[in-house]
Order: sequence, then structure tokens, then C-alpha cells
Amino acid sequence: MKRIADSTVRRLSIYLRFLEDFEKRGIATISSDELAARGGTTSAQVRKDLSFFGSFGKRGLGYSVAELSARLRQILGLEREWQVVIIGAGKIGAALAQYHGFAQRGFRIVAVYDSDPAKVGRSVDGLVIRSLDSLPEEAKRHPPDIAVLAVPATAAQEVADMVVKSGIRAILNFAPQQLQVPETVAVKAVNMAMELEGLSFALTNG
Amino acid sequence: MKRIADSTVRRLSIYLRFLEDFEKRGIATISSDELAARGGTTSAQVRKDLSFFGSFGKRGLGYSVAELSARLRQILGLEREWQVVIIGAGKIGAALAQYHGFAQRGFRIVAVYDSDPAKVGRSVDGLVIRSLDSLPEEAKRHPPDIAVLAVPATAAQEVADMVVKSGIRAILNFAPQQLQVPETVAVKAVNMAMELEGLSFALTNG
DNA sequence: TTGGACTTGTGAATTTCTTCACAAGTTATC
DNA sequence: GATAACTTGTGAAGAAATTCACAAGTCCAA
Ligand SMILES: NC(=O)c1ccc[n+]([C@@H]2O[C@H](COP(=O)([O-])OP(=O)(O)OC[C@H]3O[C@@H](n4cnc5c(N)ncnc54)[C@H](O)[C@@H]3O)[C@@H](O)[C@H]2O)c1
Ligand SMILES: NC(=O)c1ccc[n+]([C@@H]2O[C@H](COP(=O)([O-])OP(=O)(O)OC[C@H]3O[C@@H](n4cnc5c(N)ncnc54)[C@H](O)[C@@H]3O)[C@@H](O)[C@H]2O)c1
Repeated sequence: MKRIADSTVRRLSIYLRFLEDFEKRGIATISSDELAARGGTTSAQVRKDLSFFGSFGKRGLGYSVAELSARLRQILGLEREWQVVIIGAGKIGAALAQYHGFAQRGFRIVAVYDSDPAKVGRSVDGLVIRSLDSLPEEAKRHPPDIAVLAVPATAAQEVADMVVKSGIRAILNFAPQQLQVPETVAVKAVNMAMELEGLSFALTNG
Repeated sequence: MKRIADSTVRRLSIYLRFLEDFEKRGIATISSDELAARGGTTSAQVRKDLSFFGSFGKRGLGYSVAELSARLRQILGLEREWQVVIIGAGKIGAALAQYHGFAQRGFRIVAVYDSDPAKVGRSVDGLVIRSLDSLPEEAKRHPPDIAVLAVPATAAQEVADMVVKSGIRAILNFAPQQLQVPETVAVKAVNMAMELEGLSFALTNG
């Protein structure tokens, strides 16, 4: 399959969110124009994005909301449940563990790890915090799909190395630290400081 | 000035992070090649990014770490302090309010707002939670530069409207909701669900 | 002062992403 | 069944971002 751009995948996510909203409101069909208006893009972009994966619409009519959202879920790999572990049970890690929005979308948080002995054994949202040392062993028995890194920047690379060694192939990194991983491992970063700096730039040069 | 791409600004942020690291370690100069290696890009990209703003390097030598980081801070608008308000004192809002990494980079959290009467009056990290109703009035006296939205998705648009009416011209949005704002207002979104979906896509089609 | 080893800055080439524009298909109405 | 009003899917055009490639500048050692 032709390589799909990151920007395309992000937009698919956005489209899916609207489609689910429409689904709830009982709307049966939607045009690329309507989808574009809400997603801040153009109808041509919507159609092009979808065209990479097939043709799902009806000319003259638009797209069936139910069908298109099912196809998008399929494309994005959201038909299955993903096993997620959170590493670092600090402020942000705990907030993530308590957030139920992820489970709703099929990302099930199965474990929380920390290296601090004072935290190990305590619970967050019904999950007992485990020692990070036990990750490699536990990952053998129940391989997680995604690791969320919520540790200090200074520890992020070594934790990432351990995660990779444990066989996990996707990382969501909250630490403001560029990670070096084999290219078989997918990494996404959530870098709030960088976003704020983007706003600072916009305010300064706007 | 020629319009600068978002992707360029993001990379400048990344470069700055490395430069500060080098500065701490007492390294005086750095080449575009070294900067690129750590940022996961190419030396040509680094030089092109910088060339939009001037020429800061010395041929044969590289860049002065101190000088380049000062220039980047200037370009990104990080020489001044930005006044930030957090709206929504829930799990994520509280984690952000307690995070001191932002202040270090010049983003000072000056107030936390919430609409829940049960939360108003309580404190997070030394800041008293205020009623959102008081925002427009208080913004008149001490205009904040940036509003961080950490409210439920259903409330995000109306809160954004209020923020815009209060004269705030930059928003960092944590709610999984596309915001409609005038184009004079800069918006960045931190959408963790979308990042997870990106990983799901990568794992499925990788 | 010459030569060799580096490194920047930048037009030009290339690649990637977005927008245009229109043939082709659908539905509704008379 | 003819016509009008829509809307998709997609090559082709256009715009934007990235990479190439090299002249020009710097440093150092002999
Ligand atoms: N809190 C925020 O709002 C926020 C915002 C932006 C970025 N971040 C980033 O997220 C990360 C976590 O931030 P936080 O505020 O939650 O910090 P925190 O100090 O509250 O939590 C960090 C946790 O990681 C654990 N830890 C440390 N080293 C570890 C290791 N080697 N292995 C496993 N666990 C380890 C600590 O015991 C602690 O529980 C940091 O990199 C921070 O820069 C946080
Ligand atoms: N917690 C997470 O890890 C996480 C992760 C991803 C996204 N998010 C998003 O961040 C947002 C906040 O999540 P949370 O987990 O902190 O939720 P939360 O329920 O813990 O907090 C939401 C807060 O917003 C306040 N609020 C509600 N309506 C308001 C309004 N109109 N004006 C002002 N304040 C209002 C509530 O009183 C509450 O204090 C949500 O949109 C959520 O989807 C959270």
C-alpha cells in the first residue's frame, strides 16, 4: 500500500469524531462538504484522503454515516482493543490513568508502572502501581501494544529502551525529550511546551 | 515576512531544547549536522529552517550555542513572560497547574478557572480556583496572553467563545473538539486520543 | 602562504501535499 | 424519460516542503 501521510491519518481521526457525533444524532448521510466545514479543511481534501483507501461514497448523495465511520474505524485499526500500559505514576500519569475517554475508544489501560518504591503498591483508579522492573517479565506473558511514557525527561530514553526491549512496538511520549528507537517502533510525542512555544511564536509574529 | 510553516516552528523548538542542553554542558559551538542528528532531521533542513530568519552560523565552524539559542528564544518570542490562565480545574487542568516546567520556559500560570461552585475557592498549587464568570472582568484588568482549555468537550466551544470575547488571542485546547474561532486567534490542540489513533494506525498498517 | 578539512547559506531539483476542475453517477421533479 | 440539482472520485495542476549540491568562508597545521 502507498505510504499514507501523517496529516492524512490525523484528518481521518477528525472525520471519525464528527461521524460518531452525526451517528448519535441519527443523521444518515453526509457530504464531503459538510465533513470539511467542521474539520476546517476542504471537500477535495476529504475526498482525496478517503480515496487512498477506496471509494465509500455515492455520487449525488454523499457518504453513509454508519458505513463511513465503520470503514474509518477499520482503517485506523480501532475495531480491536489495544492494551496500554502507563509508565510513570506522577501527576500526568495519574491523570491519564483516571481518564476514561481512552477506554471508550478501545485503548484499555491494563497496567501502571513506576520506579519509585514509595508509589509501587498504591492504586490509581483501581489499578495497582507495579514496579518497572517487572515490566519485561510481565510483558512476556501479556504483551501490551502501546506504552505511554509519563516519566521525567531525564529518564525517558532509558525507559524507552526498556519498553522496546520488552517487545512493545508503539510509544506515546509525554516527556519533552526526543526518543531514539528502532524504526520498527512507532513513536508519537505530546509536547505541550512545544505547543505553547508555537503560540508564543504566533503571538509574537502574528 | 514570508509565512513560516508550522513544521519549521516546531523544529525550532526542538533545536532550542538541544541548544539549552548543550549550553548547560558548556559546549560552545555546534554544527547543523549535530543538531540534526539529535532532532531526527537533516543538516540541510536545520540550515534552511534557520535561513528564514537570518544567518547565524560561521562557515567552517558551526553555530555559537549561546548566540543561536538566544536568537531562537527571540524568534519564538520567549524573551518575555507570557500570562497563562487554565480553564477547567479537573484532572488534567490540575496536573497542568501543578507542573512547573511551563514557568521555567516563561509561561506563568496566573489563574485557574472553573464553573463548578464546589471547586471555586479551593486551591491548586497555591492558586485559588476562580469562577469562570469572573474571567471577562478580570481579563480587562490583567489581560492574559494564553488560555489553556481543560474542560469537557461539550463545554469547549462555549468556553472558547468567552475566552475570545475576553480578548485573549491564543488558546491551547485539550478537549477533543475542533474549535471555531476568528482567524485572529491562534489555536493549538493537544489531542491525545488522536495520537493514540495514529499509533493504532501505524500498528495496523505497519 | 598554501593546502586540506570543515561547515554554512542558498538557488535549484525533487518530492510531497493540496487544490482544481470535470466526467460520471444519483436523486427528485415534472 | 427528460431535466435540473447534487455529489463523488480522480487525473492534472499548483503550491509547499524537503533535499541536493556546491560556491564561499573559516580554521589549522606545516
Ligand atoms: N504534569 C504536566 O502537566 C506535564 C505537562 C507537560 C509535560 N509533562 C511531562 O510529563 C512527564 C511527567 O510529568 P509529571 O508532572 O507527571 O511528573 P511527576 O514527577 O509528577 O511524575 C513522574 C513519575 O515518574 C516516576 N519515575 C521517575 N523515574 C522513573 C523511571 N526511571 N521509571 C519509571 N518511573 C519513573 C516518578 O516516580 C514519578 O511518579 C515529565 O517528563 C514532564 O516534563 C508533564
Ligand atoms: N484527563 C486526561 O488524561 C485527559 C486526556 C485527554 C483528554 N482530556 C480532555 O481534557 C478535558 C478535561 O478532562 P479531565 O479529565 O480533566 O476532566 P474533569 O472532568 O476531571 O475536569 C473537567 C473540569 O472542567 C470543569 N468544567 C466543566 N464545564 C465547565 C465550563 N463550562 N467552564 C469551566 N469549567 C468547566 C469541571 O468542573 C471540571 O473541573 C476533557 O475535554 C478531556 O476529554 C483529558
